[in-house]
Amino acid sequence: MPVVRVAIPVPLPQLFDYLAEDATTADVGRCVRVPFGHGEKSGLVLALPETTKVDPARLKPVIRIQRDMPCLPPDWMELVDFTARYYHAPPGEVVSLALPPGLRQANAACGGDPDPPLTLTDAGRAALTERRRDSRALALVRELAARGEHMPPLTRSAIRQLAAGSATGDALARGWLATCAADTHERHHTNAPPPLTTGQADVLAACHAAPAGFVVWLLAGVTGSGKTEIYLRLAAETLTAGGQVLMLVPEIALTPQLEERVRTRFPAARIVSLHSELATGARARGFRQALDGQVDIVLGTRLAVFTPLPRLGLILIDEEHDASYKQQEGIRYSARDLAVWRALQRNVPVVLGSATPSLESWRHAQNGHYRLLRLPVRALSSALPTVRIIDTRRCRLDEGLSPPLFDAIAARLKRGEQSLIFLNRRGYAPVLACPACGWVSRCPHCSANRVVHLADQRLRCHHCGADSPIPHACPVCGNQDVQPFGRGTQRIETRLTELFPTARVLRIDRDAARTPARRESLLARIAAGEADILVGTQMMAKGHDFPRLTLVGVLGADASLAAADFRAPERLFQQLMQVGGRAGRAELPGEALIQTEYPAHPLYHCLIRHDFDAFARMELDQRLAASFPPFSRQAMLRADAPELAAAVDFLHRAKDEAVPLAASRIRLFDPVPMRLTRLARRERAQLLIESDQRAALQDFLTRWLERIYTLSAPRGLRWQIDVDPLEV
DNA sequence: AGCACGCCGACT
DNA sequence: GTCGGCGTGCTC
Repeated sequence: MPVVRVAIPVPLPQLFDYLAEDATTADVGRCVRVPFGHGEKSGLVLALPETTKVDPARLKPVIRIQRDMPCLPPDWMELVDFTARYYHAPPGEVVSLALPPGLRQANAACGGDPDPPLTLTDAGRAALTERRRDSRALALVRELAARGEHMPPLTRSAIRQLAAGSATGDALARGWLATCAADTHERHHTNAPPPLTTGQADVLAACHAAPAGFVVWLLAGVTGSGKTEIYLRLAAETLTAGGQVLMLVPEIALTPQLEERVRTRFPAARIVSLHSELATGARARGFRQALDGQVDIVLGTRLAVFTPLPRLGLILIDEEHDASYKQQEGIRYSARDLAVWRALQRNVPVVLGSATPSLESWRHAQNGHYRLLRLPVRALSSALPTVRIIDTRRCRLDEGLSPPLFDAIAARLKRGEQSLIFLNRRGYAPVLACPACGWVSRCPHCSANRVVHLADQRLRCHHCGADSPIPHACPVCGNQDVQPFGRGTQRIETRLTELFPTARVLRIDRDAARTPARRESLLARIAAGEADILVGTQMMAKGHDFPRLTLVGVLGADASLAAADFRAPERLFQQLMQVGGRAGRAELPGEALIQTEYPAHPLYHCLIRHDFDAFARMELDQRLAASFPPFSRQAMLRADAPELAAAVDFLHRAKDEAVPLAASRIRLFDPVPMRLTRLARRERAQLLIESDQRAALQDFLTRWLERIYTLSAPRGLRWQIDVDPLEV
C-alpha cells in the first residue's frame, strides 16, 4: 500500500509516514487529516516515499486527503523545505507558518477572481434616465457613466475608491453593475506614469541592459529619490509580460498607502494585500487566488514571501534593511533573504531598495554578488536636509530641548512650517523613582522599569504590558515626593505646549495612534496642516511625506550608541537618515538638528555629509577587524525558563554536546543571560555560535541540533535556534 | 507542543 | 486510602 510522508505542525524535526490506500504522486502538496498521538492533526503531504524506516506495524492510515484544493506547487514545497533546513526549524512548523490557518484545517477556501472588473449594465444605464430618488448607488452609476464607454472596465477595488465607491455592493445587488470578462491585455492597462528623472531613467536603463533571469539589484536611493517609481515601472513591464509581482513592505501600516498608489497605477490589475492583521478568511482567500494564478500583484509584509505565485516574474523588497523582515519569535526567518532565494529558485530578478542598505546587502554589492543601482538625487528637485549636530554638553537643556532646537522650532512657527521632534521613548518618563530610599518602578515580571504614563495615570511595562496606577507615595518608605526621571514623548509634548502656547502640538506614538483608524486620522490632520509641532517615535520615521515639514529635531540619539550590540551604529545611522529624510521634501528646504553628547562620533560626520558610503566603509572595516557579520556567520541558541539557572544549565549542556562536533571553523561562545534577562516572568539566556563559512556553520548546526533534541529539558524550559540573528 | 503514564506527599 | 504534583517518554 502507498505511504505518504507528512509534515505535521509539532515542534519535532522529523516527518511522519502514513498509509494511504489511494494516494498517488498527484497528492504531494495536499493537506491531509491524520491520527496523531491520541488525537488528530492536519498536515501536508511532502512526498510519496518508496520505502519507510518505520516498522510497518506502526503505520496508521490517513483519515482523509483534502482533494478539493489544488496542490501546493513543487517550487512552494521547495521553499518550505529550504526554510526548514536553513533555519533548522521543524518542517511541520514551517508549513503552518507558510500556509494560512484556514487552509491547513483542510477546508478549502474558494478561489474565483478576487477583484473582478465591473461594468455598467443596461439596467444601470436605464436607472440613470428613470425618475427615481437619488441614492449613493445611483451617484456611483452616474460617476461610471461619465467615464465614457470606451475606457477599460475598472476592477471592483478601483470602483470602491471612487467618490461614491462605498455603494459598489449596493449597485451590484441592484443589477446596475455586473462582472465582465476582462481581456488579459486590459489587466495590464497602466495609467500614465509621471515623467522620469534622469536618475530614474538611468536606473531603468541599467535594469534593461541586464540579461533576463535571476539578478539581485540593490537600489540605493536617498529618501525622496523616487524608488517607488522604479518599482512601479519594473512591475508594469512584468505585468505586460504576463508575470506576477511580489512586493514586500516592512510594516502593515505602510501597506494601505502603497496599495493605493499601486492600484491607481494599475487600475485593472488584480492586487492582493497580505499581512498578519488580515482576518484568516481574507488571508486564505488571497493565498488561494494567488495559488490559482488569478492575482497579478501580491503586496504584503514578511509572511507574504510564502505566497505561491505560479507566474512569478519580479520580486520587490522595499526598505530592505528594515528589521521587521526578520521574524523575532518562533521560526526566525528573514523574508528578505528568503525572497532572494526564491528569486534564484525561480530565475527572476529581485530588487532590494533602501536609502540605507543593510551592511550585509551592501557588502554583497561591493563584491559583485548584487548589482548596485543608485538614485543620488531627490526626485522633487529639493535638496537633502542640512544636518546639524548639537553638542548637549555645552548648552543648558530645557526638558531635553537645547536652545538651538528651540530657536529652530520658533523660526518654523513664524514661517508657518512644521517641525518634528523625534524621540524613541513613549510615555511621560521612563521611570518613577523615590529620591529618599532609591525605590524605582521596576516591572515585577521583567528586568526593566515601568514607564510613567501621565495621561492615563499608570505605570506600564513596555515589554510585557503589566501596569498599575501611579502611586502617590513611595511604596517602600512612604515618601510623598516620588519623581518621574528622564523624558518620553508625553513629557516633551507637554513642555512644548508650555514653551509655544500658540502652537498646535500633536503627538504620534503607539499610544496616540493605537488603532489604524486613529493613526490615519492623525496623519490626515498633519497633512491638512492642523499641527505645527509633531512629537513622535520610530513610527514617524517611516514612509510619510509632509510637505510643510522642514525641521526634524532628534532627542536622545545617543541612547542606542551606548548599546553593546555591534549593529547599534548601523541601526542608528539608518534611523537618523530616515527621520532626517522627513524634512523638506517639497520646495521648502529641510533641516535636521541632532542633539548628542558625542558630537565627535564619526557616525555624525558621515550623517552631516549624507555619506552612506563612508559610513558603510567605516563600519565594514570594524566588522572585518572583529570578524562580525557580514564577514562571519552567526547562530544563536536561546533558552528561557522560570529560573535563570535552568536556562543557563541547559545551554551549558548544549555547549558540551557541541564541543566534540565543532570543527576549527566553528567558534563557540559561553552561555550568557540575555540583555533583557527577565521578560514576562521568564529568565532568558543565549549561546552564540560563529563561523567564517556559512556551509560549515550550517553543517555544524544540523548535527548539533540532532543532539540537542535528545537532551532532557526540565519542565517549563523552552529553547530555539536563531540563524543570522539580528540582535546579539 | 500535547498528552498519558507513573511514582511520591497532604487531604475529604 | 486517593487527588494531584510534575518528571519522563512518545507521537508514523
